[in-house]
Amino acid sequence: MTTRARMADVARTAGVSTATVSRALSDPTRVDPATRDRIMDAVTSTGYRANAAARSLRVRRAGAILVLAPNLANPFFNRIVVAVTQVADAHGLAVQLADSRAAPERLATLARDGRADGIVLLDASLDPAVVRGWPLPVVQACEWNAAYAAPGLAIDNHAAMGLVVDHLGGLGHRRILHVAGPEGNVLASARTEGFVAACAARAVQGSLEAGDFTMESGARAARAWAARPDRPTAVSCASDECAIGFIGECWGMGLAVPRDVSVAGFDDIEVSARLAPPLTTIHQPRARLGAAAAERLIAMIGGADHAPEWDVMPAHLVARGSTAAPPAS
Amino acid sequence: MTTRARMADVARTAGVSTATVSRALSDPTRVDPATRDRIMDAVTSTGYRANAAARSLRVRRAGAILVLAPNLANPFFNRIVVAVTQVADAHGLAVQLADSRAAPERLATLARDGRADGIVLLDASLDPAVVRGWPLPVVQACEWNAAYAAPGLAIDNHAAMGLVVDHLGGLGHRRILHVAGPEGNVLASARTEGFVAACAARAVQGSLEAGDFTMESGARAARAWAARPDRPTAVSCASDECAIGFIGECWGMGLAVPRDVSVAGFDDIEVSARLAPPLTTIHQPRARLGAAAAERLIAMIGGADHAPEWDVMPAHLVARGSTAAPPAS
DNA sequence: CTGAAAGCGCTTACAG
DNA sequence: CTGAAAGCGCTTACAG
Repeated sequence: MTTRARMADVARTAGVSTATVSRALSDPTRVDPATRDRIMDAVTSTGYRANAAARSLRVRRAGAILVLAPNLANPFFNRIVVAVTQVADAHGLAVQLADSRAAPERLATLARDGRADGIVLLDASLDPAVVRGWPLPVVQACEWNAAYAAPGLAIDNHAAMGLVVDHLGGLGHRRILHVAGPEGNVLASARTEGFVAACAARAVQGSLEAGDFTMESGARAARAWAARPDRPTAVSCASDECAIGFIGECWGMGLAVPRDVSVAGFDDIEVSARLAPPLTTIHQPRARLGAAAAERLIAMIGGADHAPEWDVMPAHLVARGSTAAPPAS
Repeated sequence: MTTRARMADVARTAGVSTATVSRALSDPTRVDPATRDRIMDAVTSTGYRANAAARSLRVRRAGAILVLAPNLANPFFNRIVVAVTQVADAHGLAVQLADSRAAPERLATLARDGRADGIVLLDASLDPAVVRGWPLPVVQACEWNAAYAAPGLAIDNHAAMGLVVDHLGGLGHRRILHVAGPEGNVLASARTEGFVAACAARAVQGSLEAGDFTMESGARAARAWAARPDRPTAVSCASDECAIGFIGECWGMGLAVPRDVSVAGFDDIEVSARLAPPLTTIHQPRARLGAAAAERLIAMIGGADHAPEWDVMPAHLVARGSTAAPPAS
């Protein structure tokens, strides 16, 4: 616990004013080379770093971005947060992390206490009036809520479900179950609607089971599915975690994937490619989405316009071992 | 992008000085009830939140803690970060997140720019001189480096390997492979040493394969294992991710777990209980470790002593379907 | 119970 | 190229 050097200490050591130290640090070309060298030596010998609070009070900028996500324990958000952190780091910005499901009071503080210059928002279920009231630029990623009036990026979730139904239908499945995401979630809705539309267009018999993206909900869905007299031969889960829960529960019931049932996920989280069998799923380029969202946000903080356009990237299905032709029956 | 209200705005609206507003906000009992009500009304109508930079410049406290972790993409760190966030939130502190493998220059800034009042450090492979030089309290979690002279918490990694070897030996395995963690990592060393010691004590034939906790290294180890003429009948992986990679690669080679080989992991990440088969592993109470580390750090920030004691919690094995008796051969 | 004033550690016009 | 001075928005002794 050494005590921290202030700019005044550096100035005294180098025999200059704090103004000159400040200039030497922010734009070295504006000070005499000899002076600059003395200052840099003083910085090194004192271990000086500018106090972020003083600096941001003065320049009215936090030098940080806030990542707001629901359920940070969800591995899906991992890579996104990592990507945001890397981009922020490259721009010399700090990253603050908070739970989007915090109390309204807390959210108001997060948006207004000046700790962050912008927000990467990974939750589309907040009150739009609240989000619009934030005095900071906001970029959404993965989940989109038009009422936020904020730009964002995501893959085409609706179209993705067409790929899933095509894939399963192509393998010969005529009865497909979709285990949905939580009600009120825009991603979940887009996927459910995409599924229903795709089934209708392809004359596949689709059915729905409630879920909420979690492994637990996948396990529950598996029990409900197994109890049906007319078991669908293939299952599309709204998330990889849900699919993992479904497959795990099948294993517990003595059923094997894809021998007894084909299962597809959504997200392509890290572990999916390594499962036994590997999981067929829709790839979400999470690192790319996170990095792009961070870049966009930083541009907005720098003055770029806030037009609430939405960048939709094409979806992409990764076929793996968890899906195969239906049992002969 | 509404413009933010300052304390002076609230004071003017309520017809008092900023000093009184400040008092009403920090300790409502110190101002007259009628005055207080006027102030609170003004706060509500203006949407005022104290500027964190100004406040922390004045009180010389950031009101935030920094979580420093290597490889944030690793699901192992997830729950820990969530727990830290929850505890911090309960104490009104913000959470800053950064990668412990950042450049030395960046680490120096993180520790000295005054953005954080303390650090939860999840990486034991940093230069001890660097860590000791930080002007902030530090608490370690999971990984411990005595040279940091900072307190911390973890489970007994050495003893845990005794439980693994006991479990596998009890099932009848006499040849066991340990896929180690990365060289130089204290956790990896403790586990490897624990494994070797346990094998010696129990007359089990132990062997080692290099790894680095990742799924990819587990897959590599599986190929090396499969190529051996004297395949061990059971495998202990230094992390769950490694075990998942091992099992996935076995599946690719047409081998089944636990029919052809028993596999145990280490960590008990969320997904492990849902795998098919579920993974036998050592449970790490990550949420508890993270919360306890945060509580400890906050106490230290508040003035509690920094004695570098290490809290070691007993390890606990969770037996699941990925381990069974060896093949009859 | 309340206010005037100082000061936390920076940056930035403004002079020179 | 450099310095003196003001001010960012708070909190906290110090008076009253």
